[in-house]
Amino acid sequence: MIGELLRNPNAARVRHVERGFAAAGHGAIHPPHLPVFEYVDYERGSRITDLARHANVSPQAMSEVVDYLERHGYVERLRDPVDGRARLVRPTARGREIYALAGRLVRGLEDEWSARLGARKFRLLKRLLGELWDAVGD
Amino acid sequence: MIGELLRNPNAARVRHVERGFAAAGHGAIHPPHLPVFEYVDYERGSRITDLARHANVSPQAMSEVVDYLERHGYVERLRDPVDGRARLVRPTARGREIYALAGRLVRGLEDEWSARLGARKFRLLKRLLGELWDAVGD
DNA sequence: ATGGTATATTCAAGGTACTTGAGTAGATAC
DNA sequence: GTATCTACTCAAGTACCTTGAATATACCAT
Repeated sequence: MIGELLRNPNAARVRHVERGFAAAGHGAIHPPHLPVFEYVDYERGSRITDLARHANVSPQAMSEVVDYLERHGYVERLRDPVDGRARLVRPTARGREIYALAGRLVRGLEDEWSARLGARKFRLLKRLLGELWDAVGD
Repeated sequence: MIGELLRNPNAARVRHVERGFAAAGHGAIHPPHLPVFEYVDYERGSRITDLARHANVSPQAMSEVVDYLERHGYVERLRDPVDGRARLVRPTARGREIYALAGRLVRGLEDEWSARLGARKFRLLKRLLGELWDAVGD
């Protein structure tokens, strides 16, 4: 069944990233926080609402995530100069590390998998997964 | 990145199964309940402890899941004839439908994906995912 | 300009799916 | 037969989400 086949590697990836963060002294960063660092505008900052939409959660939930990241020194809240209702969420120096670290961790895992499966097969697997997603496109 | 590629189809599969259950009048069945129906012994019943180990949750959590399934008429609790401490959890007639329905739903989704991606490519994809898992084997 | 509506955020309460700790009943070992 | 181990349950707490309601600000039509 395709279920197991997709779920197991995905779970392994999540575990790998979580362990990598912990090892790098970022044990406070958990999966629900990552969409922030994937989408946020690192120069201007981004609105809670936009982050929430991208992460597929309610603005209330994202507001709480941002609270947490702010308490832990990963982001700061600024007033939006052009809209008094909005706050802009912008990563701090510490927050800027997260995106890069996540990238390094995932690339490291991909390299390991590629070595174990064979580079050619791994490239093919990624290509087929991409094609599947394009074809199914949910 | 392999992350998206694994996560998206997996999430689509989970949604598909959930919708299928709801459409068949089993809207009370959610993802955490499925491991019960995958592993339980349909004739003798299984112990909470064994179900918990298979599902990778604590016995307490599994106990609550079983409560829920019992309240909704999917399983019944029996005394274990050979161990007075244990209870055996056994699906009712209604519970027996769940395993079959889950299988039909996943096969239906696989057929759709296979049609969209092409049967040859889809078989190859499944084979590569299997090989990856054998090679990485977490 | 002002009144009505829409938007951005936060506060509050609640639900689900887990966790660990503690307690009880029954099984097992010496 | 006492001590220990096991199966389960009860209780309390946490993480991560939800919807509903309140507040401040923006926008828009008259």
